[in-house]
Amino acid sequence: MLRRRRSLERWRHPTGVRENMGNVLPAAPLATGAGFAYGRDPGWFERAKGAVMRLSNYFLPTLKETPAGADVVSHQLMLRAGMIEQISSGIYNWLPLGARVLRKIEAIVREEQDRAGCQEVLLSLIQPADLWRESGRYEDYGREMLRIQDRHEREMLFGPTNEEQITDVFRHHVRGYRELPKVLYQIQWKFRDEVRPRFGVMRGREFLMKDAYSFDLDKEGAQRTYNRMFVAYLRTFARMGLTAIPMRAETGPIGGDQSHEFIILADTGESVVYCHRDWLEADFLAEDADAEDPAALVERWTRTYAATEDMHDPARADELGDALIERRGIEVGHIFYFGTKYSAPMNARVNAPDGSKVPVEMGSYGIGVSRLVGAIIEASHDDSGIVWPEPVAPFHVGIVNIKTGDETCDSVAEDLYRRLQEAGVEVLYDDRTEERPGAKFADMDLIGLPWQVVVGPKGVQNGVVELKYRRTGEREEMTPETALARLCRPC
RNA sequence: CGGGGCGUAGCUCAGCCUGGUAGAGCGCCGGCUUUGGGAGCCGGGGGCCGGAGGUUCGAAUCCUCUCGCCCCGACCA
Repeated sequence: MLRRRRSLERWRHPTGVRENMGNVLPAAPLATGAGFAYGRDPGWFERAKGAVMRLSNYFLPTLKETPAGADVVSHQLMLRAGMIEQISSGIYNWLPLGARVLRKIEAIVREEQDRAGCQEVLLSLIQPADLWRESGRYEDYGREMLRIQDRHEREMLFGPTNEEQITDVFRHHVRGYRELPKVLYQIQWKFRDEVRPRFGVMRGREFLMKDAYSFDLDKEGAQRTYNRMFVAYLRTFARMGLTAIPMRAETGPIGGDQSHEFIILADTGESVVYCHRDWLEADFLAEDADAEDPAALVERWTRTYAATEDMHDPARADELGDALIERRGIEVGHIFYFGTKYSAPMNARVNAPDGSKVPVEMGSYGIGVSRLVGAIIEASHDDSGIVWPEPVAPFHVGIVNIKTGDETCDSVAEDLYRRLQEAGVEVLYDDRTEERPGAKFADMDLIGLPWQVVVGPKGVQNGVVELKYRRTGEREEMTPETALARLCRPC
């Protein structure tokens, strides 16, 4: 009781967080905790929101020069755009712009998992070694696994994956087949002590991953679940503006019978893949994933040839003739059906309808969330910088005030900024006074927001601003009202 | 883990071969002038030259060890 009280006192220490926040946000009338602030000064939150998304205030440390040690373009651009900062080989801090993109991707993944009937959990980062001894993987996994000891010298590990843990959860709580099927997922940081981290966040040691685990009574049920997840993956990547091609894949150390990798074609990809030219035009979003039988969808989408190097079948590929393409690919998702590989040794069994106890049929389904940030940039950039697909862009629109301090420019830009925010459009306003137009344009192109509104002295004299579409570079002059209407319409 | 490369100012780098006590550009701070694609001039601050040991009158520079980072290969969401 006493001890707890003392630790609370620490949080209220008078020289604590408050002074630091004053640099960034309007002074909050902080009394005994942030929760009380709103009651005393209801306008605080709105003012804070209005202040933060201005570049004069926003924490965006962009770089003009390419930092040494970043070889792939996505890594270079992420560093230059102030999204991340490297801390150690394969370990990064995520700065505000990067964190926003990560959250956008996470949100899409979460929505599609929920839509597919999965339930979100959050498993502990640290796992006891004993759990892994049960499945036999503690010895097998090798030095990629970060092994640690607690103060009692108990062996622990920092989770590289969570099959054992989820199987443990399942066996604690599920007894009968009536509770099946179930798919549990989490979006959690993982650590794998890679021999050689590289490609920035695409192959880090610490990475954010969505991992789902399915539990079914029998093989037929497990196959249905696998198909449902397969379709959910097509939709998930399509929503991010990506064409992720499902390819037959090896099961690797996770083991099992069936597996597909979802691959994005990119010159900087880590592995060689082979597929039919038709995949380049594939449109997964067109599918009505909820209506159609998943088995039929999977059948249709796996009919066209696509294979990783390991699974490549030259004989079958030869039949494609000119339609065969060989490219490099980035793996952004991987799904496995592995049956009873973990449930049998770990004794995760359910009562079947006939009264017998059977080990549950399992599968696992990964999406590399942090890797996707890099992968999307690999797939979508130009010489000036990143070109974000709209669904994952950190902001929808950037306002460039070319002549801050000019009365008309300021009022037009401020008005646009306020009204876009009121309309719920995510907007970043470059209101910096110390930067010249060239630097502002360069920064805005670099961070790759889909739309730019350029407010300059020449334009506002004639009552117009310039709307620029980042992807094509097209610009068009129009009144602020027209620009507003364009930017607020649903995309 | 094998092979190769690099650690010098906040960032990008020169200086190292041929030892003589540290430089440039950009950024940062102050001032003036500027304002439609990373401005100009003037002034200023900033570096135990990754770390330890050794050779030498003297080491960023030569030698040994060590730590870190990057690239190629084998492995991985």
